[in-house]
Amino acid sequence: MAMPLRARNRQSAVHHIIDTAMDLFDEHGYQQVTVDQIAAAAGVSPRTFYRYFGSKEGLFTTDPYASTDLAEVGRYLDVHDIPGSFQRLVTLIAERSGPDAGRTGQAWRGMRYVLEEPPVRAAVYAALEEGSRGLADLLRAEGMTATAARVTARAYWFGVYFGSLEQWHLDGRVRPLPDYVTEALAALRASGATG
Amino acid sequence: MAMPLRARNRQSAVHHIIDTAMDLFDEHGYQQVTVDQIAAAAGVSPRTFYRYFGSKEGLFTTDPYASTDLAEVGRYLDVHDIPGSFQRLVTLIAERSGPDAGRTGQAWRGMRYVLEEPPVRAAVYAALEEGSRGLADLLRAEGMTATAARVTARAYWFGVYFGSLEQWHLDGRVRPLPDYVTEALAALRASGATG
DNA sequence: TGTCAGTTTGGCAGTCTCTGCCATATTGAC
DNA sequence: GTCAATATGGCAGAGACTGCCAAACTGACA
Repeated sequence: MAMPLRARNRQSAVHHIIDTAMDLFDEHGYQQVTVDQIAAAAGVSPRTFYRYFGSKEGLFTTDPYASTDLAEVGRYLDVHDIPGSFQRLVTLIAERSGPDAGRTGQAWRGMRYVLEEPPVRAAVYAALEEGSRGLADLLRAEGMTATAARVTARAYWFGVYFGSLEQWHLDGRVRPLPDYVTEALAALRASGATG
Repeated sequence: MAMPLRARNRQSAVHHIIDTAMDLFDEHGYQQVTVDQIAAAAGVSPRTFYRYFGSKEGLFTTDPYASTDLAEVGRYLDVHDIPGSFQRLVTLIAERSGPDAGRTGQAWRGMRYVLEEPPVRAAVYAALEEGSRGLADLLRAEGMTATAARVTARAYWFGVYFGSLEQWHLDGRVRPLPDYVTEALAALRASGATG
């Protein structure tokens, strides 16, 4: 409620367009639906659509509810316990996506297309890279070398974080999400133990 | 030389187009150069360009010399020593890119645009995901769970492998590439030791 | 050498994504 | 109620990409 009126209106418009687009995608398929159709169905001009989302794939990377912003990561990050940090972070996300999830739950509608449509996938990966780079900056600020920070950030952000979300989704979202992170962290630790 | 004539001609055409495109990119910038211009400069029709590369970004993901194919990974993979496997794999790549590198050395010309141009970056990430998925399949075939395989593959492929290449390139390619992998693996091991 | 099937290439028309520009409408403050 | 800031819409156009068909080319075989 601290958000000014303008921003709130914009946000509700964004959500409405996303929902409309997902409806169309579910019915006709991602590639078959044009931006013009989405805009028309949502009652805005195509020009406005592009102002909001930048691109068709922007539908999957723009929603602030669907992605975790970096400030939040910073709050949960302990450089000396990275696995624990990710466990806490994902647990938080899981709570938000619980049974009482409002719009947050809807955000997962798009995951199907992230998995199935290469252009969407590419866009989401580019967005993930943003997060990974931010995390790497945090790690470097704590004394890690450039190489260590880059590699660690990407391994945990792409591997542990996104990998867990993905597998959780593929399994139908029935098992608790934190379990996947636990398993992911164990696998990562086991893989490195031998070398 | 085992390659049939047709395939060899095609490959030399591909290399010629890539070289021509990189020249144009270096001179005018990636976004400023159109596919039509590349095709014209290389002496082929735009239609043929698209048949070869599929897209403008395909210039960076098509060259077989620039990417490591999965069969090769399979040969070097030991599930019980994943860090060692990657160390060996990257050492091989480094040897290929040595001072005597012919076309292979040229392949690195594109890395600049992979780092700087978001569309190129997205395309390369999508291609990396292919490799990661293939690696995950290999790991699952050796008894890993789906989650462990997915997470491990992505952490090493995106993090250790690509992260090392990237940092090596950013540092001017003066230090030996395998050193970066060693450092990356150590960082990964250290990060997980505490959890 | 000449023929012929299979493959590769080029040209064309058209769709879709995305952007710059300017006019119009809406908003929120005073 | 007026005004400046901001959001929206419409338009024109560039560039990426595809389907389609005709022309050129390749390599084998008679």
